[in-house]
Amino acid sequence: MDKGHLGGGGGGGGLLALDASPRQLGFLNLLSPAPFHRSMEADDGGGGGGGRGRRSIEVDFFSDEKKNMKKSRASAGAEAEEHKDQASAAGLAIKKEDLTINLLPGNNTRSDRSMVVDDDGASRADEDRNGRNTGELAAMQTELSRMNEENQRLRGMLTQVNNSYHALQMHLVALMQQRTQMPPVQTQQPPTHEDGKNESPIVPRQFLGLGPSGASADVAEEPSNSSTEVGSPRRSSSNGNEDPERGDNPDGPSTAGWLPGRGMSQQQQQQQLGAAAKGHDQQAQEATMRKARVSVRARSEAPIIADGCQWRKYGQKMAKGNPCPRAYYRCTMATGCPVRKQVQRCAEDRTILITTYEGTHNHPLPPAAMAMASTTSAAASMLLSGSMPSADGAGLMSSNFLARTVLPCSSSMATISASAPFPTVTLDLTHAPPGAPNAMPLNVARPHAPGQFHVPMPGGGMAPAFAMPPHMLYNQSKFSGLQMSSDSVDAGQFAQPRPPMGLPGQLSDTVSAAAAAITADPNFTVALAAAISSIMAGQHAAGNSNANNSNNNTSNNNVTTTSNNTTSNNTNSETQ
DNA sequence: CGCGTTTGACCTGCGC
DNA sequence: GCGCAGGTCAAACGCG
Repeated sequence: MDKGHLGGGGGGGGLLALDASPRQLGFLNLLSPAPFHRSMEADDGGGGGGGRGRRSIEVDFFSDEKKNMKKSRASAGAEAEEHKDQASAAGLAIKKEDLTINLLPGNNTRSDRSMVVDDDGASRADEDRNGRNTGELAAMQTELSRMNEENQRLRGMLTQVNNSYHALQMHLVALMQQRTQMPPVQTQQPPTHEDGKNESPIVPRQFLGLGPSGASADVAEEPSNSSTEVGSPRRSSSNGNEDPERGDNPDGPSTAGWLPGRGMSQQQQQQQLGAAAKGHDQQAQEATMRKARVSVRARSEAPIIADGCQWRKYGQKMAKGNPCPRAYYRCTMATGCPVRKQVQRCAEDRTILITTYEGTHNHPLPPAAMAMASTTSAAASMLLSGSMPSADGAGLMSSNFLARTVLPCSSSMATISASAPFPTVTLDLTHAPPGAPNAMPLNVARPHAPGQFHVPMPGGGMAPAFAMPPHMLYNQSKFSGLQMSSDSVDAGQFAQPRPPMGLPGQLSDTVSAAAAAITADPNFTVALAAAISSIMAGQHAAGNSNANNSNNNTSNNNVTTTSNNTTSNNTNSETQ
């Protein structure tokens, strides 16, 4: 299961390998998983990988028929020919209408059965054969009619699903257009590319492609690097860099994508010249979109959170106002992976480790890394899908919902900060699970601070949204804009208590919560994205989240000695 | 010897 | 234009 999601279908699909699908609307890529899309193509007669497999079965089906006809040809005579013609015609009809029919087990079994019957009857008299063939013919005709009927039914289902998909897409487009017309900080205007390929809002795609996808990563990597690759700001204003070398070159995407200053800056200066003509508005939009981040706050004794990925430290810097240095890590699981993360301890509480993720993994992720990757990708996609700038609480709810569903064992608080220079989603995992003795209510204070939001939650109640704690404000002090947070635990949004990590009921809880959220959220597309992400993550990260949250939970027991924690934690990195 | 970390220097963006 | 801060590079260093 995990392998399938990770490796992905067809050598790349995978959990979040949805970027390869329609460019029309990146956010919808999440809504249209690759298998679904692929099946639709196959049903439409497309020659995808899935369609080929089906076709081979179909060939076997008809070859058996022909074999069958050959064996009974001696005595069957005209009836056999008629049978063959009808079978062929019916087969063609099936082939034209829906190849899926030929995949039904009954087809092969029936054809095999008919063949076996003929083998048994090879020594019988011709009359027997004729009669048998006649009976077979009638049976096959009825079977074919039944198959046609079923085919029609399946086609109807497919049409319905397709219509639903398009309706959803149109709805989402309308929502996106509404958001683009709104004044908020971020819009979903697709970045204009030099070659005119500007039909897709790339930002969501970038994070939707965060998943462990191989082939899709190649597809997703190009746009993500071209315009919305999160990275240093100087890099981002460039876009439309469709250099071929970026494609498969391991260092191409990442190096070019992450190369700051020097060589890359020249490239981008040239590209900026072209981009400058696009107007300042677009640049401003890109500036806000290009650098979406997902910050995870967690209590951890370890220098970094064990998120399953392999990181290499490439820098360390003393951040202003924080005695703890900020470490810069780069994903080394694959050459060219553009994902980076910053690790810094909270100045207020050094037991809290703030890990900020940037970028999209362009390689399959191990199961242990799926939870965090799904979390960050979903959060980022949600952030960039338009929920972030809205103050209607939808984004807040969704993020909170996301945080609860993706990492349900860690009662979390999702904070969205939308203002410049880049949007950031903060998933606060510092909350201990209910009942944890050493739960640090860092974010519980001021339950009725001004500016709080009451968000309708799936549980039916109203979840009070708490104001940003001071330390959180500090860590996002640069984000002066919309900052929302909500405590999901104390509000008791969900009727049933949050199960411990990795419980089997987690998925069902997630699904039910997702359904509730979708129905409750006016911006249901966001909730749908969160639901899908949560389900995906929950299926193969049920045990992974244990590892991811082990740090958090274990660290909850060691909250008291901050100084000791600091010394132990910084032995590795805090040398300045 | 290879890999990862450290760390000083460099580049860029931004505010004044 | 200047200074500051963030981010990154790359040589030096350490470790297995």
